[in-house]
Order: sequence, then structure tokens, then C-alpha cells
Amino acid sequence: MTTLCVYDLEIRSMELHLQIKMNEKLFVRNPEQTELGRKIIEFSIRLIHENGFEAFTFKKLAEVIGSTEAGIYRYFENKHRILIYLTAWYWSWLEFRVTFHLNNVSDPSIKLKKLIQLLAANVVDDDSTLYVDESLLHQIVIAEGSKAYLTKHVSEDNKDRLFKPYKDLCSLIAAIILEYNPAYTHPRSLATTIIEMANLQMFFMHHLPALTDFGQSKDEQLVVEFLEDLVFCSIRK
Amino acid sequence: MTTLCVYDLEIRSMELHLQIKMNEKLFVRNPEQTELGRKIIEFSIRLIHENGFEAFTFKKLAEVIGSTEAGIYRYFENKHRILIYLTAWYWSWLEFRVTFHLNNVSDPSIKLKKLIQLLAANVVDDDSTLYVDESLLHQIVIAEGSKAYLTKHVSEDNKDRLFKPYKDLCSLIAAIILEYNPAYTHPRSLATTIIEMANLQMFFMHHLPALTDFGQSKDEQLVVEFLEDLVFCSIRK
DNA sequence: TTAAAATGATAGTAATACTACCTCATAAAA
DNA sequence: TTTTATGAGGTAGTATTACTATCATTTTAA
Repeated sequence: MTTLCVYDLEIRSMELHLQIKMNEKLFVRNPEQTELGRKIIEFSIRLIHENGFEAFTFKKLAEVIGSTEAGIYRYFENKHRILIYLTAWYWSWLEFRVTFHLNNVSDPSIKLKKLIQLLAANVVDDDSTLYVDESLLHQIVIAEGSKAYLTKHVSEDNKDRLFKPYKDLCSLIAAIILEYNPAYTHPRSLATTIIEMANLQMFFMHHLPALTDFGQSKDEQLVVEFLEDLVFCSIRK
Repeated sequence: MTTLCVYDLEIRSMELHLQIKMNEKLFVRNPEQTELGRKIIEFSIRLIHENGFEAFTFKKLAEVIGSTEAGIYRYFENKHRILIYLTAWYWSWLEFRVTFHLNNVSDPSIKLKKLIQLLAANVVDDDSTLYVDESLLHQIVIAEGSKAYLTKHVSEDNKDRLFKPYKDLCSLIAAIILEYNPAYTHPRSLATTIIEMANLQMFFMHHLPALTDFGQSKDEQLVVEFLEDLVFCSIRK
């Protein structure tokens, strides 16, 4: 299995910089390598978070970063590609975090608990990436993430490996599930259920509370409890 | 609890006609009451199924039904409202089917099994509705359904009760779960998990098979098995 | 030094989303 | 019978969005 997304940890003057290597098919020109490109990332996150993906346009983005529409088209084919880029970035970042936090943990049940915590708890911007606000990006993934693959061209995009970071995270979780119980028959489907439900229950809790059991409190820890219950009941030997 | 969506079963010359009463806020003019309105429903289902929701426009719709854009705006505020209408219709129809099939079933575990079957199995157009192809509509709900609520105006739409059919189905399922095990703590979240995963695992199975455990066979019965396992493990006393 | 490539701004086009206004048919009121 | 109201649907727009072609300038590479 070849890996297109790897991580770089650079130590520069006592600061830790995390660089995520993105699939080249995601963009026309790599936005991480120029000032304008980084501004595109930084401000598309802000704009999509603020007004939603439907209201997000290259014109508005160009205005806030002091550039032009054509300038942005040089980096991304269209706004949907930016959404795929951002979600792919998020899943790569999350996989890194998971790997990092599960380092030296041997008990698969503790691994799963930590994992669910990382998936369902609110994210705090970690400052190790300069132009990506992970907290806002997490909100975007919750509210817009599934639009990245719910399209008519999902299969072509998949052939270009645009969803590899999501699949890698899914594989990682499935492996831990099998570690806990090698006889469990649906590790991948359970993995995507955890990922998707961590996001969706959070969205429902805030916007359609009647669809959840944690409407009043709006405490994300309750989502964690729900998921732990769901997972451990299912994979119990 | 007031009910905005109820069902009418009419017997006309030996045929059974199912009429679903829709929330008036969903449309500008009730599309069920005119020939043009019914064509809008029938052909928006076909067009969205064929080209996806993003590529669906009022102009294209007007062309295929031999009308004009302005004519369609008389029935629906915008294309997003059509999507909400279609999904609301689908959830009402499904709730009716569930109620119908669970009639006279007393064992909650059989109820849950039948329910999962109805949610996850492919739908066949049932001919009791003349201008709605339920099979195509099911495909639309799988691929586009979540876009109905994943918006910035979800809370206002929710205040107008546009998602009531979805919530009603959720309540119905939650009630059966509690019937099976009154001590279960997350009946609503589990209900939405069943609904959403029935659709999403089906989508992944066909388009992103690496995210599931039923990639090769593409047999929806495997989704049913996964969901049954997930549900019964969770609510087991 | 000079050609090629990259960068970015200007100025368009085509399609989309939406609106204002017009016409016609029907049907109730005078 | 005539008048007026009502709602059906159509015509012809505008503003915005998505995207492209072209030009000018800077950077880089031979």
C-alpha cells in the first residue's frame, strides 16, 4: 500500500511545525508553497465556516484576500475541490493525532476510548499549523464534510485517491477494532459509523436536538458516551 | 403532539391511492393539486436522480416538463425546497410503510428486524402513488438526503417544522427500542444511527467500497445484517 | 543575456438564480 | 350581460456565479 499522505514534523527555532503532504490531484498548484495559496486555505476555512459552503464563492474569497477569481482558479479547479482538499487535510491531521495519542498504548480498549474521544470531542486550534484553524475546520467537516463525497463524480474522485485520508483513518480504526476482537465481522462499517456518527450526532445536538438524546445539555461528552456504548457492545467477545 | 403529515388511503375504481399530506410551508403552491405541480414532482425526481442535485436547475426542469422557470417558482421557492419536500415526502411514506408492516406485530424484536429491513433494503416502486417513483426517490434520499438539513438555515427550517417527518420516524423507532429495552439510554441517537447508516453504508457499498465490509458482493442484505448486529448488541438487556 | 515559465490582473462569456410584469381564462358580482 | 377579481401560466429581464482567454509582469533557468 503506497502512502500519498505523510507528515513532516519540523523543528524550527523551538517551534513544532506540522506539514501534511497532500495528494497532488487535489489542487492545480500546491497552495502550501506560496503566500497566496496559504491565504486561500486560511480564508476559505473562515468563509465556509461563516456562511456555509453553498454561499462560498471564489469572488468573495478573492475579495477578502485581496486577489482575484482567476488567481484562485490557478490553485483550485473549483470550490468543490477546495472542500475535498480541506476535508482530506482534516482527516490526515486527525489520523496523525490519533497515531500520536495512541503511541505506546497497548490495550486496544483504551485505544478505542481515546480514539472516540479524539473523534467526538471539540477541537482546539493547536497552533502547530500556521494558516489552518483546526477548530473551525472541525466545524466545517461536521456540517459540510459529507458533501465532499455525496456527488455524481464520487467514483472518478475516488480513482484519483482524493478520499485516501478518510480511508486510511477508517483502516486504522478497523485495525484497532480487530485487535480488540479478531472475530468481529464488520470492522470497516463500524469504523465509518463511529466517524460519521461522531460528526452527525454533534450536528444534531446543536441544530436538530429532537433527533438525539442530549438536546438540553449540549455536552459533547454525551456523544462520546453514546459512541463508547455502541462500539463496545458491538465488538464485545 | 399535533400531526402535520397524515395519510389518506383512497379506494377509487379498485385501486389504492396513497396521499401524503405535506406541511404547507414546504411549498408556495401545493404541487399535488395541479397537473403542472405533479409534473414538477415527477420530473424533479427523475432529473435529480439522473444528474445529481448540484446539476439540477429549474431551467432544465422547465424544459423537460414543457413549462418555464417562473412557472416552477410559483410552486417552490428554490431548488433546495424541492429537495426538502422530496425527502420529507419519503420519510412520511416510509413511516406509513413501517406502521403498516408492523401492524399486528407485538414482539419488539421482530418489529426492529422488520424495520431495519424496510430501511436498508432496496425499494420497489409501489404504484400506489402515480407521479412518485419511490425507487428513484430512495436513491435520491441516499445520495442527497443529508443536504436537506446540512445548511446554515437548518434552524429556521426546523422552526417551520420542515423536518417533522424525519423526526416522527425517529420517534417511532425510538419508541420500539424502548419497548424492547425500557432501560436503554440513547434511543433517539440509536434511531438516527440506524436511519443514517442504512443510507450511508448503502452509498459506500456502491461508491466507496473500501469504507465498508461488503464491497465485493454489493448485497444490501449485508447492510441489514450489520445494522441488526449493531442494534441488538446495543439494546440487549 | 535571453527565452521560457510562472504569477497575477483584466475583461470577458455562459449559465444560474431569481424577479417584475404581462396575458389569458374562468368565475363570481353587479 | 358586463365588470371585476383571481389565479393560472408565460415573457423578458437583472444580478450573481462559474469559468476562460488574454495580457502584462516577474522569476527562473540555460
